[in-house]
Amino acid sequence: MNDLSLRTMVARGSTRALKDIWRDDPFVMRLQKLGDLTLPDLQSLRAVIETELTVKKRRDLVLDGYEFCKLCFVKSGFAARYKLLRNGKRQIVNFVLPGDVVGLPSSFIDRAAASVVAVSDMTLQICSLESFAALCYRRPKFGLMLSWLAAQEAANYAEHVIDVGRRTPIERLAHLLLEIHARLVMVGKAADNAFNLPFTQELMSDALGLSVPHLNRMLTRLRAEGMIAVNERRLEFIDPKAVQQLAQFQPVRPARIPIPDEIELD
Amino acid sequence: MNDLSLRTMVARGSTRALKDIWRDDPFVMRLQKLGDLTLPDLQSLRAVIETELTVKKRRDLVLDGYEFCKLCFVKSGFAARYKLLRNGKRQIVNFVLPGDVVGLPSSFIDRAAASVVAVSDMTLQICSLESFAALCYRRPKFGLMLSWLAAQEAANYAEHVIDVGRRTPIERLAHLLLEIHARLVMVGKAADNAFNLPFTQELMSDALGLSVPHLNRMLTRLRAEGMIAVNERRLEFIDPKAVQQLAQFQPVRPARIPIPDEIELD
DNA sequence: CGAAATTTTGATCACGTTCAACTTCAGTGG
DNA sequence: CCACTGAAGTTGAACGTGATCAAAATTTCG
Repeated sequence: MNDLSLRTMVARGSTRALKDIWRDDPFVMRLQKLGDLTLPDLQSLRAVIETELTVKKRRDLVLDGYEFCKLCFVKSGFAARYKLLRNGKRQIVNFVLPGDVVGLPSSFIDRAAASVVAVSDMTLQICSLESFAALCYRRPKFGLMLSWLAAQEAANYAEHVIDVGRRTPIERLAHLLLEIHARLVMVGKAADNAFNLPFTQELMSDALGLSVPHLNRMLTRLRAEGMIAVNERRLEFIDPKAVQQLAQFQPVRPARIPIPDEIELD
Repeated sequence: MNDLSLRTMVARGSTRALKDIWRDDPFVMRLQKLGDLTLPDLQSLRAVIETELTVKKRRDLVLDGYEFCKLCFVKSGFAARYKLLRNGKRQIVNFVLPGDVVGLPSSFIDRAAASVVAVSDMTLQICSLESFAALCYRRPKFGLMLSWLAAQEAANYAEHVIDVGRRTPIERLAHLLLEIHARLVMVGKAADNAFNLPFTQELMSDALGLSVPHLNRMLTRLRAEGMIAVNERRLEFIDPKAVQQLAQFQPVRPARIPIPDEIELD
């Protein structure tokens, strides 16, 4: 559905259809879980988006050490936030999935502390931090939603610290697979017990602080133990309970934003 | 200075003095770096704070798995956010310093994914998430500031993932010391090249995913190489450049919140 | 001052890295 | 369509780092 037909429908007042358009958008889906968005809310949000961009696999979206001041809402595709170290090693700090925001946290600190690279072709909706901030002044709801998203992000990072810090290699892997699955389910991009794993073993090993051979062995072991199955990039949890038990996995579920009883000035 | 004298001064219109009171507050200091706070802003902020609490060392402030819906602004003292694993190991996810917010991110997800324990006596200013959200509706600036704080938090976590994932033990330690120092400097609680290290080696080893003996050896090595000196809980950087070089340290400096040219309704 | 917590040192060993070779797969141009 | 190329996945052997366990020394605190 293109821009023109969208405007036509709005003109016709077919608000039902407008909401439908947004319903598939993974970013809007995430926001909807935090609090209700009215039609005017959605229109305002739409207004701050400058362009929609498609980006090719392997392109860097953010560069470590440079200023970045955009918010890019991921409509489709995957990316990895990473840092290259002196010794040539790479640590992937987290994976960027549909519904995530490139520029969080890069755009909120004076210069990005990590790079972001597309690991598949992607489509992004771009908006300047400035105009999003302006939106937050007009509609405070968006400021709160941004806080909630950032807090969710922080919670995911926290789990990742636990992964690399104290979990055994096999636990880390199990945890990563479950986390990605849960996040994909949240934006309607995964089945109940399976999903298309968009990452190579090298990416996963750099995320989990393991060597590629060892990650491979752990993956083999999960298969051997009958917990998962992988064919043609599709990962299936054969024994989901066992995997969750192994990883001690608890999904990060955002709380809803409290609605004040009365909004009064002071 | 107590509540009564504060009110008296406000009544007298001695606004200068009121701002002075807040100037020492580490949380307000952090907010001030993100954007300007007017006197009415500060008064509104003050109004949402329910009580000031003092908490004894070793007390748990947040419990893994339970709902938590307060924001606690740390006025003084230190805490650690951690998770206990099945095997009895503990991973400290980050340290909570003056000016930080207990409840970020715990209060933003349905149930806390980590516990928080006081590692020294602390004094906290408590506010319910609900009333803070209400404040954000009245004064959108606070919603933005909350987002910026959460993003900063995320950026710190990201560095921590890199620490435990790919940095060598000695690099991790150097990085941790520099990070804590930088964060303390930001709230006026550290000298240029020294600070009171409030954490035991056990805490630091659990933060860095190392064993206590190994952390101890790395600490010894940093001393032996003439990079740092420690006496009576005070850590001094003898050769700050060398430590920064070793850790590849870049401090997380928050960007300022953009001020929209014109705030118009849509 | 006594008890507990914390720091320091040493010896052994397992886990996961490293390096290398090989296989399989996907994409591209002849 | 197949041959070619580079990327991704798989397997094995040897090595080294940091964990583990234990005990002593030191500091902190009730």
